[in-house]
Amino acid sequence: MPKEPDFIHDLNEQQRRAVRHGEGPLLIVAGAGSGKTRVLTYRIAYLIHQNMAAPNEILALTFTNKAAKEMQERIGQLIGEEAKRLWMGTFHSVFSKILRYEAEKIGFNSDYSIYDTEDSKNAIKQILRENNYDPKEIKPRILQRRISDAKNELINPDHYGEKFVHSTLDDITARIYKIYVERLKHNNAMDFDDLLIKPIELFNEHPDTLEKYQDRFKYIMIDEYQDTNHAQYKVTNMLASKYENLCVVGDDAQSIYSFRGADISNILDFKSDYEDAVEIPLEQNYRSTKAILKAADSIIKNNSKQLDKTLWTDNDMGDTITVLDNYDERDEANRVANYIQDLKMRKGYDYNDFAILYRTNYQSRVFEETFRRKGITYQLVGGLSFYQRKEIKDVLAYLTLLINPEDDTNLMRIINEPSRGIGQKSLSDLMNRARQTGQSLWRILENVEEADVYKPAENSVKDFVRMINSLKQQLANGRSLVEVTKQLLDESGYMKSLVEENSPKSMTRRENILELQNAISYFEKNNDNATLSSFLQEISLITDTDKYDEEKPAVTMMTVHAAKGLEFPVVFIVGLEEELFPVGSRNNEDVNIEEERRLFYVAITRAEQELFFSHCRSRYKYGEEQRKTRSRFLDEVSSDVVRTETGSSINQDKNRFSGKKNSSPNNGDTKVEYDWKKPLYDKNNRSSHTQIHYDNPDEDPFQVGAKVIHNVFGQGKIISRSGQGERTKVVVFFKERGRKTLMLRAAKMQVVG
DNA sequence: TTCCATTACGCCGCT
DNA sequence: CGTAATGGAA
Repeated sequence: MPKEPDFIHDLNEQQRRAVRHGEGPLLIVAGAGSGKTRVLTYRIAYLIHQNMAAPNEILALTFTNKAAKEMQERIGQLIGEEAKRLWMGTFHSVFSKILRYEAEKIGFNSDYSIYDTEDSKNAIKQILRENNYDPKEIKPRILQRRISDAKNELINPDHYGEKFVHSTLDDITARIYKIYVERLKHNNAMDFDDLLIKPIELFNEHPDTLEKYQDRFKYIMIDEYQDTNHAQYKVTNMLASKYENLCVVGDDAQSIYSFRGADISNILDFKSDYEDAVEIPLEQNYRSTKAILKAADSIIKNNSKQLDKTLWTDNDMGDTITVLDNYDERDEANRVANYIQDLKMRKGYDYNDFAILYRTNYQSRVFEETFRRKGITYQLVGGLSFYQRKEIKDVLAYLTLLINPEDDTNLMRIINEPSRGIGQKSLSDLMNRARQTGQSLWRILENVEEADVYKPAENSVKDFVRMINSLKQQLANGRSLVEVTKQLLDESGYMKSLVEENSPKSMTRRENILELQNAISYFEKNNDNATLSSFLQEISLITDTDKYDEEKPAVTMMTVHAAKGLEFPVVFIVGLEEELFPVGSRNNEDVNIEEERRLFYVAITRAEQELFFSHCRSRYKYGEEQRKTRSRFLDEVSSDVVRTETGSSINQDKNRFSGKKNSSPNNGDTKVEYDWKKPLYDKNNRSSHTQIHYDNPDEDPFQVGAKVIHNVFGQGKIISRSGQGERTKVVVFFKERGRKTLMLRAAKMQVVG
């Protein structure tokens, strides 16, 4: 065996043990900021250096593509060029590559489409319509959720019915699930879940293929193991079962993805799954001050089950955590902005040293507005991602059609986009014919004259088919992807219709399309055998955090989920209010409070030097002002590391949430009925939610609180109003029909009493 | 068939 | 408040 590499001495004792561990299962329980990425990186480099494995015999599964790329670069610095041959990436991207090689074995074509949430929702909606269900009553979103959960638990459509006590919804789900799976296969398409479960099917049906990959991946490493779901567990378990050289790294305290099926017991049970597993804890934190770590610890102690470990640090005590008590979200954004500018000036921080972390994406809006006004540069990570935008999805749907004509869902998306006279009626005629004959929609279009549809539509279809075929021809002739895309934008009339619209919105869309073209040509330049298929596959799996640029001189704004694995010198955790962080329950489902607490723990441990907690006394929701109570987490945090802005200790009521549950259906959110306190921000900047003025308020009886009777909806009460004059809208809560929004000038309704 | 106005509804997180 | 979906008129 070669002499140990010098880099082994860059590590502490526990880290070194993990890196040196050779064959056999290994569990690394890595506390926040304990250098786990470093351990993974070094361990891979070490295995190669010691000739225990060739680079292409190592599979490393990370949580983001960016993490994989960075790790690969680091390993490259340690061992050189051959690091390129490592198999690294997210579960989804690695297995989608494997599926591309093996697609035929499970009845797919290697140019299969990848459906995102929106695509599969569209497919489900279409199936509902075809089976005479009303998508308004049976919500595609709900079904998709159930189907996705079933897939991740590896329950196939045939078994779905058995597993549950029968309710109507269970029966419908079972039925739609079955059709959905068939439809995706028919469309040569896979959804995100399929990328994980199809490999399992493949390996079950083809033991020889399984063995091929078992032999290829002699060593397997999985990062963020606490956030793997059952399917991910299963597929890696299969791959590792021959050599059992499986190394998993994780922290049960940071498990925050149960909503997509992540199963914390994967990490908790690792030692019973692999009896000779070695467990190594990484307990020294290199990231945060003592104060920050103490805050984190005091929070997580409130959770019940945890793997045994004690996080400690050699770092300084650091400053106490400041709690910002704000009037509302504008006040909050202003105050945070002021602190950023102040810290930047006084302590020499740069903009990219700051992060603003929130529970929900919509909270970014106020911060964006405020920061733009104050000239603070920021980068927003997440929200509606670039590749989810309508115009981008449209162009990609066109491109997908060129290589996967079986894909009815993508075809449906763009066949009349921009409108070319193929309307609802003609489309459903064509679709019905496709279903009856078992052919793809594209096949029907190619022979549209046999379909007997409305003549003008038939001609449009012929033009459409001609256009797509000519683009396919271009592609086959080896023209570059950018060229073909340009031609497509031109010939489809897509660009033209955007130009004609000439609105601010259409301008942005044109810019986005331009950016997509740049992305395509960048891809072509940087990949030797860039195909349309590989491009589409890659971009459909790009994540929000993949685009986060730590060098960019800008304040980062993102959700706590997106911040996982990242670190910042100064962190603001905002919106620390009940029903927001921890989140409020949705349609009476229980909130997993322990997971919310872990999420808060993740947020705290992103901070290196300084940390701020921020909450608002009131907040706008659906255009209505809500009173907010401070998050219970602020009562749980160790009182000696938090201070108010004036430096006094915060009033904590540790018993506030213990014992009895609040029985109010709307706990935490109450409507504001009076001005609570003057806002601290500049009144001149107060642009929205001002009072509406009427010329003759006395003549307008439709005020908030008024009881009304409506011709159709019956009795109700006005709970809010918005807009002015002709555009005045009111929200009315009707006794029998619930909440409705009505145009005052059109509503057939009178004030009573 | 298309376009525009009105109404519904969400705001939990992500591949 | 914002956007998506729907439904009626040109």
